[in-house]
Amino acid sequence: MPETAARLREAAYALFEQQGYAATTVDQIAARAGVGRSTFFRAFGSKEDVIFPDHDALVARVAARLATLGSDPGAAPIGATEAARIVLEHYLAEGDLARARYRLTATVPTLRDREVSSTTGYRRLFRDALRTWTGEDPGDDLRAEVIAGSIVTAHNHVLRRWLREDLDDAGARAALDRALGLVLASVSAAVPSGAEGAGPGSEGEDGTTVVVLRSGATIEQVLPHLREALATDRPHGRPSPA
Amino acid sequence: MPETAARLREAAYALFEQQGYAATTVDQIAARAGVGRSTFFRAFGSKEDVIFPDHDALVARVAARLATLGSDPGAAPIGATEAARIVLEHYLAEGDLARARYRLTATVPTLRDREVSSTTGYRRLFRDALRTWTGEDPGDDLRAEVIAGSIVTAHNHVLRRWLREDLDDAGARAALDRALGLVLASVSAAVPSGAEGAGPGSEGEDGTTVVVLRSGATIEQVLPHLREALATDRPHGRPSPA
DNA sequence: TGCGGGGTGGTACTGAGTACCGTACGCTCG
DNA sequence: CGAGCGTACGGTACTCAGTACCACCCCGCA
Repeated sequence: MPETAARLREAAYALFEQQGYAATTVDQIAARAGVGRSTFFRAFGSKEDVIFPDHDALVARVAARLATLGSDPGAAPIGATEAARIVLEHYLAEGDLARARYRLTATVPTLRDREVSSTTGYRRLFRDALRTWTGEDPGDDLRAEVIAGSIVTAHNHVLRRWLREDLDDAGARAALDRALGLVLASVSAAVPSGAEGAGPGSEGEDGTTVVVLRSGATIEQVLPHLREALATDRPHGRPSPA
Repeated sequence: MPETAARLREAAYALFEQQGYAATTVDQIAARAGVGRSTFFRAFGSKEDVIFPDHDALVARVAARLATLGSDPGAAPIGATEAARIVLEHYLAEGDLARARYRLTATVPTLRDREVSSTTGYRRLFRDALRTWTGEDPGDDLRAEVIAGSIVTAHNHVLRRWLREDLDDAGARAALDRALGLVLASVSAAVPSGAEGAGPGSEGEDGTTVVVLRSGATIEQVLPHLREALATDRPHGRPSPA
């Protein structure tokens, strides 16, 4: 029962923080939880799984969310944002447990690798969703991959700041909005549009793309910022490649 | 000697392709190579390492290449491209061996995870290099992370196509140039730009973010599209390129 | 001839993960 | 009530990766 699993998890975390991950054996965890070794491997398939439990379920929820959005291209930014928020909210709900896990993964290379490779699932999910939204050729979907990767990167960036307690819950939510807004706007807008024909060599045309996120403001509110942005010949960043 | 390591590697690949990775024991590999089990673990630290041998050396070479470029922001795209090419050329030089490895990693989840997590090193490298180029705040370097991730994604995308023999050597080199050109042009230009102050979540739920990409146009050119975008109630996934 | 060091094989051990079996508890159906 | 039945549990025994340690052999060198 989940009762046993919870006891095992608590025992595991306690021992990990106390003796370190590698120095803790499954026998010790089981003993501390007052169950047999078999029970541990029944509840969690492996020693690592006691740290990353409901990961698959979370992936499934994200997949479900992305699936409900259908193939309306206009829904892409919203859908991606909401899907990413599902993941963030999951961690926020975990609270201290998530932060304890972070302390472990930050320390133990094995666990860090496991966590890193787990992000592949999300990348794939977003990539596939983006493909249906953009109707891109599955054989050469660099664009979908880049956007998907950027979404995951943006989410993880915000999540990591929350895990480090640089951000509180509200701050993390706001930061995710902001990060995804920036990332989606830039990356999704730029790659497909004008630049397609222009390889790295022929950078002659100086197109400008304007992307509006989460509209609700009037032109009057936006215009000053826009004017300022366009006025500076060279934006804060480094727009001129090569 | 590298002689022994080579024999071990050949034996390992042969057995893996024949019986599968999991079903092959280190004893079998050592026996087929005509050496003892100890020798195997001396040559390769683990069963996985026989498949991913000189990975660390490659990372070091990329790091060295990025380091030679100093902190000139204008060098960023060139440096990143050359660094990525180092990795691609390494695989091209491996030839069939790289493709044999790909067949394995594509099949065995454990190996796939290992390979995925190995890309973290490159991400970190490019991110740090980008930071010195852009002089960004190390505490909140979303932009550098996104660009670094996109570079790695672009490279891996091309590499995978080569591994699948969708591309020959020359085609892979050209595709890498093209992919990195697109990715760097779009992603590096966009994220930092103007209108930051109008970000969402900066209190109201209904914020609007305007992001200007690849500036060069005048307000007059942009305004009609902007007006149209703001007029529609629903946020725009589709950008309005000018 | 004596001596030191690197590559080697062998042995023994720990610990994760798997397979299997016997058993106790709780349930429903007769 | 008791007979079945499925499920969760504990225990045993095994495989195999990885580590530690030791004895050896070969090679150059004094």
